[in-house]
Amino acid sequence: MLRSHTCGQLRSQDIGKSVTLCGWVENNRDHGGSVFIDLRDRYGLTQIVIGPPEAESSLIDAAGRVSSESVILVRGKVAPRLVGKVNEKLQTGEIEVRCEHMEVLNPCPTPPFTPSQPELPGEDLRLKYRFLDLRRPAMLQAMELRSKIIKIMRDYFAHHDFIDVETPILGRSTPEGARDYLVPSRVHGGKFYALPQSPQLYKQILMVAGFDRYVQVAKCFRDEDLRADRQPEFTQLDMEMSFVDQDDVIGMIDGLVQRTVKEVKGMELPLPLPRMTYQEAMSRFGTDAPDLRFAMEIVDISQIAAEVDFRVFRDAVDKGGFVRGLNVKGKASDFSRRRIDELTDYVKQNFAAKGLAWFRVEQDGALWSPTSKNFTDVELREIGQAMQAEPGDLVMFLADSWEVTCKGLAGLRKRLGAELNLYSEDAMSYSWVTQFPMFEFDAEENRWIAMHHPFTAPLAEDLEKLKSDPGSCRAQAYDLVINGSEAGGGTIRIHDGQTQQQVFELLGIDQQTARDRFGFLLDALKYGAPPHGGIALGIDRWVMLFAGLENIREVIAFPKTQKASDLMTEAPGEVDAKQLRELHLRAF
RNA sequence: GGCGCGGUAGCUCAAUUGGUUAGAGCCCCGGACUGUCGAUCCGGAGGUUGCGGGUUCGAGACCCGUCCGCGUCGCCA
Repeated sequence: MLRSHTCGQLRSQDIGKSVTLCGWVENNRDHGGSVFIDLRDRYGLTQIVIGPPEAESSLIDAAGRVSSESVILVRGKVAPRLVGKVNEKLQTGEIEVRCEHMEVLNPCPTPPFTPSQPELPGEDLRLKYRFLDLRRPAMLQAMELRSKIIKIMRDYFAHHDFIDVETPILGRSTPEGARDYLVPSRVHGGKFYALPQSPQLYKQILMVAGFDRYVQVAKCFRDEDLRADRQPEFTQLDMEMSFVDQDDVIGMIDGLVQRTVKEVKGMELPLPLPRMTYQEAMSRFGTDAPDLRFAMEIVDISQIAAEVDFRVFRDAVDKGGFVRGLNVKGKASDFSRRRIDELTDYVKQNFAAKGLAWFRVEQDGALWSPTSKNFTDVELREIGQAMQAEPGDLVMFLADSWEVTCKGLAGLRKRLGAELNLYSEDAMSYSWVTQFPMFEFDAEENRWIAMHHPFTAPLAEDLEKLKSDPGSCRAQAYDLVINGSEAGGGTIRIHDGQTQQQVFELLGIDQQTARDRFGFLLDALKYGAPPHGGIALGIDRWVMLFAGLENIREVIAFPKTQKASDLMTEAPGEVDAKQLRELHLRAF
């Protein structure tokens, strides 16, 4: 080891010791007679003093010229700081190292930015020079938290007898689901591997193999457009269990959430975590991932709306739609017409809503808005009552299809929750959403598609509806929701070939295609498949949420941009014509 | 693919209604200084305003196109 201690290690009890430290020059304060260098490494910051009597003037000169972010080695004695010169901000602030010898291990030219500069550089620069960005304490802390959370997960599952099994990265493309990243085969001209969207099929096979409890920290790949909380390449904690039902899997994860909250936040989380059905989540919050850090639930006033003269409301209900709204408690005075217009544009542009109806609740409790003349006093009173409106409230409504009211109100609720600070910054909420629909109807393709994946088992009581009424068939599927984010999702799987065949049929996957693509799974299900189910947790999102961050790139060492490129390595890049030829490919 | 925001010195930002030589702080360079810790003081350097075209007497600003970054909708079993 070049060093005897780290830069975060020395304390007053070390005074008098001869030490050798290595690190990066964070700052260099040259006073002519003596020089102060803040030496930084992963563990902290130690002040080095280069001055008489230990240091000769040539050393002092040299120290004054060392540039920021150079890597240096210093030898010297630990000394107490002068009276009144203790730096309370540093853990090593009671001491300093009086330098007797210094070596510049690697000088650094002026970097595009320094880790300690007060203004955060633009994200493109941070990504291009990620090695500088990762020196920032905030990035280091995020990566340390990530490491800690993964360790908690591994320990937890190891403790519960799970076997960690690695599954292939080069697999085969499956129909349905996200767009695959493809890898051309050199040996098999014109054929392709696909990178896994998840290890779904392999883990089911492991259950058939009798492994009983499987776990893996698995890299997954989906070639879809990015978001603040979505990367094309991400990491799941993937697990699967045999001879279990939904409650067993949820219970296992409940325990993990509790343990993580305890170790990361130091808080006791009471179990079980709250659960609600998909239907309930959509009614109350308009989304399958409700943020429970604040209330402001959706209220359905369709029954009242059906009777009013106001055509916007009545027509919506007549056409089979809904009138649903939110009560923004006590915030009417915060909302100018201009700000309400902004919200109106927001729901129109993003969720195809036709408009936003709103009322202020006056001091006498009456509802007022430019459109209130279209309502009778009785109707307004009924609406106010339904919304539990009190003076000072602002109530707003969407009159539209179920889907539009859900999406629009969920969007409004999310936006207003953040803008109005309806929850404290460190608040966390954890809950389960269960009983997702098995299928969604894809109007464009005019067919049913699996809401989760085609191996999801229906609720036992809905089994008979598979054929008769697929739209109302519910799945044994469950999502873990943290702060309004999907933090994990799983299902109990189909474990008999016959049901699997039925589901494939409904999805328009004919026997030939099913054999072709999933033959191995159908075989496996035939040769003694135990009932099984599991879940996958989004590790990146867990870390993001537990760190209180709003961007997934902040918890990934080398993330990709919105266009899925890596600004540091400049991937994706071009390849030689020879490589293409070997792969039987031509670039357009 | 749609909508929106942004791109000006190495970095973070400013630049009035389209109007003089595009400014500031930090960084950097030179000098001074025996205790700083966002050191201080003096002096200095530093610009293809992302790129291409257009409008105009005149464009950092306006128009068209394009590239890049971010947010969001679609998409994400």
